[in-house]
Amino acid sequence: MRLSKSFVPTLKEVPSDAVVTSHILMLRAGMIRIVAAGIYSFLPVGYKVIRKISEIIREEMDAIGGQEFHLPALNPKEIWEETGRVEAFGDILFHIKNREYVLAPTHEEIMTFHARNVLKSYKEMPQIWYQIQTKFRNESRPRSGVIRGRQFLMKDAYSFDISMEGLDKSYGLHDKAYRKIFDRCHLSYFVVGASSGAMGGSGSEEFMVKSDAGEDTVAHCDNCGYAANLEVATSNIKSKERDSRSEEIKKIHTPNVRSIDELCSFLKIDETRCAKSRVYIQSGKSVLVLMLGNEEVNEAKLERALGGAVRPAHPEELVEITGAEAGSIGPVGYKGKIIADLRLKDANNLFSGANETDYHFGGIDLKRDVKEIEYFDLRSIKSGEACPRCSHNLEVFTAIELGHIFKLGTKYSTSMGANFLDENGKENPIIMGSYGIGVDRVMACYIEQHHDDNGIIWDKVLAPFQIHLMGLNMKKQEVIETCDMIYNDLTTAGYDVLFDDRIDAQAGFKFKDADLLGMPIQIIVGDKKLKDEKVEIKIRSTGERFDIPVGEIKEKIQSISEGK
RNA sequence: CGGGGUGUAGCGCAGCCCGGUUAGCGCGCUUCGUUCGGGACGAAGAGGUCGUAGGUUCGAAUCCUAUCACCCCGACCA
Repeated sequence: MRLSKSFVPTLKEVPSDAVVTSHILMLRAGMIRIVAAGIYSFLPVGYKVIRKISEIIREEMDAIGGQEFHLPALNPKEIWEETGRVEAFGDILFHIKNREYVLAPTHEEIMTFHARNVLKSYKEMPQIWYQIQTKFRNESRPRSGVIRGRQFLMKDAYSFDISMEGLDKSYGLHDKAYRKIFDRCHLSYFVVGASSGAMGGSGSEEFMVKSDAGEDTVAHCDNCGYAANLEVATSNIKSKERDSRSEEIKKIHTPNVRSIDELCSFLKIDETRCAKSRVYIQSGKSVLVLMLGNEEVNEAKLERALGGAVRPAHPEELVEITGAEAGSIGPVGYKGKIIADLRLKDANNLFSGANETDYHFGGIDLKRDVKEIEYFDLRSIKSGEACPRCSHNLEVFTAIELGHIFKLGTKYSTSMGANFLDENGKENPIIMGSYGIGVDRVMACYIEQHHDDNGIIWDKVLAPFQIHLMGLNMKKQEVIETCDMIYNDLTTAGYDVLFDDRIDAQAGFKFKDADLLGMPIQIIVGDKKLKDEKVEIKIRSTGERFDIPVGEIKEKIQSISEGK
């Protein structure tokens, strides 16, 4: 492709709205442009990458027996009402104004719709159906460029089996295929066990990439590969040990002490001798949550422990419930449900609020002084704590979800009546799995992981072009002729070549654009080196450069390409 | 949805607080010339209803009100 005739609007300056590296580089390299919040156009060079990723996905999906569909994004609302997901999705679902249609945010319903009309016999299964298609979700806050958009490209796959064993097999095939896909895309990722959330079903795994632009927080162990969303992650941190002797409980005047830190410095004690109290409201009832020291409540864990949604109590409610203001609340004398983090199990000699503003108790013995108390894991683990499996240090960081695989079970087949007849002529619901990959996220994550100060560093697998050919002075006849020859030779040999044939762009300009665009191999043709019948080759990833005779370009390119 | 911020030329920004000729700067763009291996130089140009709508005022990019859009933090999130 000749750059002079192409639409590759590179930017020298960083667009003010972009914050995340991949977003900045995709804009600067002329691969995407924003149309509205969370809505992007892919420009020719960017779209080439999308196509390459899609092709890898297709190959690996086909390899596990997947069959590619192309389903409509425009869906009749009534199909979505069969599964109750119009309500479940709520505001996330886009509704069409002048028809009873919705824009599909995922395609379980449509795939199940087809399955129930066709898959009538156990003989017809298993099946794996997939598609690569645009999804629509009315995200309340799109961000990070293409990473969280209102419209995005997703590979979604669905498996149909007659037994749980069959589902396990289909699920396993996807797990393997996903690893191959992400490996081939040269992404470093890890796999996290996750709760299946609103998708329903029994098991699921998320494929995550470590990134500051991520929206999930995960704990990961380098040593054994343990990885878990912070909402479920545990560590083998020690509980507070019970002192052999319990002190007498005593009330202490603590004027203006509002936090654990203040309490510790006021009483000159370590925070591990304190129990922090937080009051939550669950469907109108208050629950006192006790944490060791200054640890924060992990609300996801709390909700699981209590089996329902919670919210923190408002300051006015605190006074009403406990008789004291925030900072002086504690378990002793508290009326209502009390739960505590496991680290506090049966602890004694604790300091905590006295439920009287400006007073705390010391010498609290949870076994002796608090009658009914239940213990749960309620804390968020922190970097540096020991892995629950192998005791090495865990690392906690944010990550981007690239893919997610679910064992759905019969949630959709049951609600939509997708049944088959088994060997005994008995009707059963089809057992389903659902598997997704964010295609544009793969691209963004690749860039997050492969760039330097000058721009993107494409590996040949995803590179929009294998070779970036530059003619440094396109007014000189010998440069033009050599470039044309190289361009034709390499193109004929099957290489995808981007040819910077711009006449008026100066050398520095072309170098900067080439590094920004980041093709794996650059061929630089300048009249100086051409006097010795030589051109320069630069490897983008290493910065390594060398001169070679014009006649040996094809062989050299071939050996470089094969070496990578 | 809560908090914060920003809308001035294709891009990046100044001007606004304290209202007053013809709204500026850098990059980019057009033409000519010189340059030509790491985002050149000179000259001459084109490009703006200052997000939109009201209001205050003799006079509004600037003050007031409303509204829209975009970004960040949070909440939410198959």
